[in-house]
Amino acid sequence: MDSSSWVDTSLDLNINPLRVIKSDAPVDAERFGMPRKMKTTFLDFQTKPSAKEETGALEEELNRVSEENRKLTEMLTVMCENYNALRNQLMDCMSRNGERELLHGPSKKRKSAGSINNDNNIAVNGNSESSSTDEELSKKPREEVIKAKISRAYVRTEAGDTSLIVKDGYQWRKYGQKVTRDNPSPRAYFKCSFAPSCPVKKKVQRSIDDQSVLVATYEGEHNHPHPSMDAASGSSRGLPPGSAPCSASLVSSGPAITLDLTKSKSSNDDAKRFETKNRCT
DNA sequence: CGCCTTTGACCTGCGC
DNA sequence: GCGCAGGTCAAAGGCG
Repeated sequence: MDSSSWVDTSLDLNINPLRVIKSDAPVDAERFGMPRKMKTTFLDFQTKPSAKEETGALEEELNRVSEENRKLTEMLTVMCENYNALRNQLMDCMSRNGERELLHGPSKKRKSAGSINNDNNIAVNGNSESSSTDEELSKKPREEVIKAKISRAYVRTEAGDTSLIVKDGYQWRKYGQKVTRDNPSPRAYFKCSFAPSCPVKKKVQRSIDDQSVLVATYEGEHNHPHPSMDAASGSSRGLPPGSAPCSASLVSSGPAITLDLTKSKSSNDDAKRFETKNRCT
């Protein structure tokens, strides 16, 4: 399945961090190959008498970037909605086709959470009914909430980064760490600490194939708004709107969506500033 | 002082 | 029933 045929990911944005300088410097083509020239250009930029014009240009640039950021957020929201709608349709079809199989299900016991993950996350986004029988639910009422939603996120980290921290905007509290048999790198266990009653748990472990990739497994659904949304409405605990893992791909039952936001320098700086203030994993 | 991480002990499910 | 492995608890210590 070619996911690119589903969603057009070409944003065609006018991203140019050096635009302000460019507007005042006609030597743009030379600048990248000639650092000295760039320096003089920068000095010229600093010593220009029309500071008001520069301030105005900067404000204009800031507004433009903010507008692009807003458009990106809207596009991402629409993409997520479309993706969820398609996935729900797929799950609907699968549940219809699998109903007979489920009724005459050959498995007496579930394999464990691991088998669910290996099935590429059958229980996703509220479609948990298909992953557990009534018999199991009656036997294990404790697990009903935890298994309501299981999803994975793959996050690429720096080569030397050994921490098991996945920045997803939520606030997590680590409550355990284990070395598992199938993977030499330890697995960290997190609980959502943004809301005391939030049942969501997260397991983070380095990929056995690629040590620079963190695999975050989310279990359950947040019963509170995203901290970034909350931050937008005045809270100081979450990340600012638009902040996200630098490079993350979300995988549930569908195609992987990779977000690479490392290009946006200015927004990243802002995010960094907030991250140092608000320790969000 | 409160929140977080660390880490060993304990609990629980599963296979044999 | 036993052993193993994964998951959770909770005390201790660190940090801002």
